[in-house]
Amino acid sequence: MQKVISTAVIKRLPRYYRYLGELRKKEVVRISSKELSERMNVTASQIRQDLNNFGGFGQQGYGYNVEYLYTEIGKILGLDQEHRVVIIGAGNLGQAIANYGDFARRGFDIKAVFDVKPELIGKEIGDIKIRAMSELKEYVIEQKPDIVALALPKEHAVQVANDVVSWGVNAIWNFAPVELRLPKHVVVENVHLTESLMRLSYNIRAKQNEQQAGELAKKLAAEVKSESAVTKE
Amino acid sequence: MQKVISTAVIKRLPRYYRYLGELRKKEVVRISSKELSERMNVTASQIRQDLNNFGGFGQQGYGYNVEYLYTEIGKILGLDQEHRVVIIGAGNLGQAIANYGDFARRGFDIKAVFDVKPELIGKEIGDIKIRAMSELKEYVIEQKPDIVALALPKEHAVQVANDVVSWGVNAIWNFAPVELRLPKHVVVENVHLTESLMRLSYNIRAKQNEQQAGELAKKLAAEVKSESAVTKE
DNA sequence: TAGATTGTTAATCGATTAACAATC
DNA sequence: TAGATTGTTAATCGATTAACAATC
Repeated sequence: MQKVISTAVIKRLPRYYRYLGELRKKEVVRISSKELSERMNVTASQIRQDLNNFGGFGQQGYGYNVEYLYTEIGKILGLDQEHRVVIIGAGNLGQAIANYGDFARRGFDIKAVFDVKPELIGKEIGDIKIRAMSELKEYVIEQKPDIVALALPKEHAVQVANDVVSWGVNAIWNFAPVELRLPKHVVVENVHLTESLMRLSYNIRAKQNEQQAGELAKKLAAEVKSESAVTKE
Repeated sequence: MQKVISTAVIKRLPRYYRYLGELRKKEVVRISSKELSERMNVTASQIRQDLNNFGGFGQQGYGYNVEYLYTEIGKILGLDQEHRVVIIGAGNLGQAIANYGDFARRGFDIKAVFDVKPELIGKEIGDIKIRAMSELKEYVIEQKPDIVALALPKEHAVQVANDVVSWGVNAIWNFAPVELRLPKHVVVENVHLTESLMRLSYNIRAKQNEQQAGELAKKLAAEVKSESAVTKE
């Protein structure tokens, strides 16, 4: 029925959504693929191709209605449905996620936070009380959260992931630096901060090398020049 | 001089590094591209192609020495050089980054954390005292940090990014949901949590649709079957 | 109607996979 | 030496870009 959309396209959708959200806030009513492409630093062709995976949202000679396109992409991203989120791990990262207002605005409702540490249990994050891990099973089976965010040490992430999936959870937002091997009906999205930092590190070095190469080239050019000057003498 | 490596390859490097680190911990001495490909769920061909962008690390008939390959990829990723990191924003996210031990192990040293909020200034995170934003300029110019992590509201991220770059910073790890437009000598790595969550949301819906389609197909098949049964009567 | 801009097909480019000769 | 497995070239696949007819 619905064709499979490539991950390359899906990765770009939230970015389109963000830009359209900004335009909308500025009360821009319409935008052409060309204008948007210039702002976003992509090709207009790509924007049109991407959007046409989901249907024709534009109008020839006019472009795209910002409000409409924003809403439609929101629907494609599933932001029109509410997502009840449970966070496992109430360390800094878990708390950061729990407190991040942007999520709530987009329909991601943090419903509960769990931790093993006795000193954290009962503490409040915003208006959410931290619960004991021992209560997790009952909670998950009864409340059927849509998403479980794993913000706990990698030593425990695998086990907890397997557990919550066996209790009926179908979507995992994983912050632990491990690969989760889960049944294929389960959706996993990873946030691997260490990998991100390593890519940054790679690019720092690459840029350094690039600059050194540039300087070397300059130097060589200068030498060749002076040599040819010598030759001419 | 050195050829440009595609971002697709660079994205995979940290994952290779992680797997090799695990093998190393298990005291596995050698591994073939085939074995590694099975563990990692990629093709052996891709592994060999990826590694050969940087040189021949293996040996025909033998495979790769785990320890050696691990070290070499580490070097490629720039993990053999120390990175001094400054975090801007001492909210939950900033604190989570500051406390994340994995980074320190990989040579990313959190040297300082800054915030504007008076109630946070002077507070300690681990053994790092939170400093006032007013001291940032002097600190950056004197200490020349290698990386600045932006863990502050998007309203301020753009300004702070421009500032620190003008003070000599060349690498930004950006957690704010904005696009930073910086001079091309500056390396930027983004962690857009909202986008990650939206992709998860997209995939949740896609999977739902898939399952519905599956059920529909079954139903139709059943109908066709019963109809043909009727026809046969 | 003329001008603008989409939706979509075709061409190009790049990344992945397959194949195999080189070699340990 | 025979077997294994790399490094690398060639073939395939998929994603991006270009082009343009359709149409608002």
